[in-house]
Amino acid sequence: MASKDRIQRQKEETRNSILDAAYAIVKEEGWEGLNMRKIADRIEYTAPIIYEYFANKNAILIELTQKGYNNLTKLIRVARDTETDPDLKLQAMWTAFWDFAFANKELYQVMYGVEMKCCSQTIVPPVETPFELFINSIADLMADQQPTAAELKIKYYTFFSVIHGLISVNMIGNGLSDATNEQIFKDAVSAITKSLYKEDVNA
Amino acid sequence: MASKDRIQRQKEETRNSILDAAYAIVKEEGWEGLNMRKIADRIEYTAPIIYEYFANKNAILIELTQKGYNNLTKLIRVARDTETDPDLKLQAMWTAFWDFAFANKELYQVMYGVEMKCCSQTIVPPVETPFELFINSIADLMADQQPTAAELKIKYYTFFSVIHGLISVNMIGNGLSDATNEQIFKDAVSAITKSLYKEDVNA
DNA sequence: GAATTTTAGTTAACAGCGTTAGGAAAATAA
DNA sequence: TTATTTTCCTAACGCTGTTAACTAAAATTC
Repeated sequence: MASKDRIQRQKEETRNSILDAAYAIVKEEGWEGLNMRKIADRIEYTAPIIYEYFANKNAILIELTQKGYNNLTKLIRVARDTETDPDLKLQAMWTAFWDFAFANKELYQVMYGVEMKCCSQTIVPPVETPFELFINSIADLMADQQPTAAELKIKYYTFFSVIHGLISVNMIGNGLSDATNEQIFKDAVSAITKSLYKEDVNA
Repeated sequence: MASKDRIQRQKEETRNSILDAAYAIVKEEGWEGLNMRKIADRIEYTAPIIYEYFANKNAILIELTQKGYNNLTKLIRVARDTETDPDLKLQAMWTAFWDFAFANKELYQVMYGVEMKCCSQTIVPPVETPFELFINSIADLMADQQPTAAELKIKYYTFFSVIHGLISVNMIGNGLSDATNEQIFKDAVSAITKSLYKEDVNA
């Protein structure tokens, strides 16, 4: 029966509409406003049918973050390919990361927040491709120094921590203007990037 | 009746025991394991009486974080007073901050997490004394440059972001050894501190 | 085409949450 | 002793996530 295909497609559609509805609610009312009955309302079903598509509420969150990782990875990849100079490349990549965080605030919070310790299981990034992309670019930039894998990881981790810290504090609000925050971010990225291939004069 | 005093003291005691019980549960089971009935169980009462001491669950969280801020402030102040050199002073202060975060992981998460956006109202630090302490120390270190209040705020904010970022990522786990993470932290603090009073050679 | 099975979707319910209302028992006051 | 206040509990409400039981329609089989 070829109708199997159509049914399969329909199922896929419903699945997606659940995810869309969930994220729409989160965007409108924040994570605490999200519940199964509200999702059901939006897709014009009742709550129990959601469980035919997802094991539980948390599974929806996980899939949402997976999509988030995929989108983010794409954006970073694009940013990488718009520049040729390794330094500018890395800066563009982090800028893409930064932009994503604020364009998808709620998603970023679940993806990278310390937060999830308190209201749902820790969600482990399924595909660590942003990680790989950054690691590769950092390796390029440090080619002269022949860094080991461990050294690269440390560099990435430090880099990430700084950016993540800036984003976190920015989201909570620090009383500084948007322009100032942008400037701080750019300065930080530029400074760390340079530190990767220039010798440390303070060492 | 002088028994008024005793009763007052008893009330205070019960109040404290509620806070203690709450934090004990959080330490044992995490934030998601905390609920009113469990607190009541520990203090050997039933849930409704908690509402004679706190308006609601969130009020308990807020008071817990306030205590957290007070403790943290004390620790930072002590750290500051153990060093005389302004550079070392600032480094000791951030180290105290760092140590507090890991000694009181759960508390730190509510105090500074991006997190709380998703499971309870944002908790605004009531007393920003850590902020003031740091601002003052930074001002000392930058005395030569006569920084404006806005500049100081930017420095503090950048500083805090980096440390908070390192802590956050550390709590989630980054696959590096504790010793490595410690080293990264120390390097970062030392580097930023130096950047406050040494001219930027890369500028 | 009729009988049967499978599927899709519903309603009702459970257990656990924060929180509130109302009442029983105990302590205090008269 | 009686009246009043205080202390504390039980019961319940409305909200969660989730499951069970059922119905009606659709698909399949004979």
